[in-house]
Amino acid sequence: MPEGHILHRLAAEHLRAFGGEAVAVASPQGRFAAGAALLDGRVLETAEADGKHLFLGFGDSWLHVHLGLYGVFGFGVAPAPAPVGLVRLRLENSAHFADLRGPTTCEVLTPGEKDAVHARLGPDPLRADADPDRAWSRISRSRSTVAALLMDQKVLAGVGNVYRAEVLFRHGISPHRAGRDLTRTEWDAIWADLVALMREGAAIGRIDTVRPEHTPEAMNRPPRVDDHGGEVYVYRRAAQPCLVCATEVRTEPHAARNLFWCPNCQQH
DNA sequence: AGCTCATGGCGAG
DNA sequence: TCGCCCTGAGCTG
Repeated sequence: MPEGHILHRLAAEHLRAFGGEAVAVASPQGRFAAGAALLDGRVLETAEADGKHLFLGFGDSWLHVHLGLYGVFGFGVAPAPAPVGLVRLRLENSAHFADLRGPTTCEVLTPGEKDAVHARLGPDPLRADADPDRAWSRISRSRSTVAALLMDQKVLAGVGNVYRAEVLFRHGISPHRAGRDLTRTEWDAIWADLVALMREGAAIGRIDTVRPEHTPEAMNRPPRVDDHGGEVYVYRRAAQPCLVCATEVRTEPHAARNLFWCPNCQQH
């Protein structure tokens, strides 16, 4: 269930659980056996995220994890139980363990290889070193839709389908608008909003985008219940009434992902 | 038990 | 643009 905010949380969580000491690294499933052997017993010194990529630093070796659509980390208190199911990676020390299942990527990188991953990513709203002008220079020259651009990790790192849908709704922008038709003022507002929304998401571990005046309490409506997040305006709310204008939320496949928007609040 | 779908991304064509 | 990879949850029957 990973957009960028989750990866930044995971970096902090790994540092809390394993930082500064030797970690037992294993691959109960076997698919990461060679990589695990390289890292086993070494000290976890740093952990960081860039977009949806997680990097754990063991000296000059970096463990690089990308969860993809299905990957998940599970943390627990030692002693770790016998692995259940397909555990690609297990980290363990005297106090904690973490199991990784189903990642798209789990590999050991050199510092140069790690730099190459950073180099192909756009700015991440959750990183202090992010330069939003890099994203703007691509968006403002592109004929692609703003919806496609926001999901393109080379343009912007860490934004996924939920933040994309929600930030466009909050700014009243049609997902079908071309990037080059966005104004600088609109982009600045979108970036600032992503920084704020994703920081909050990283802090609380879920995606809440609904403003106070539209919360269930404020509108006397039942809270949204599902498995992936908090209160949102349009994401996965197809055919339900818009929380602001009551128009039916629309959905449509767009570049292999489902797009959600309010045709009234996001006309242009 | 089997099907469908999912907050992602890659490579082939 | 499509097929494919990875796994689990929530339907249907």
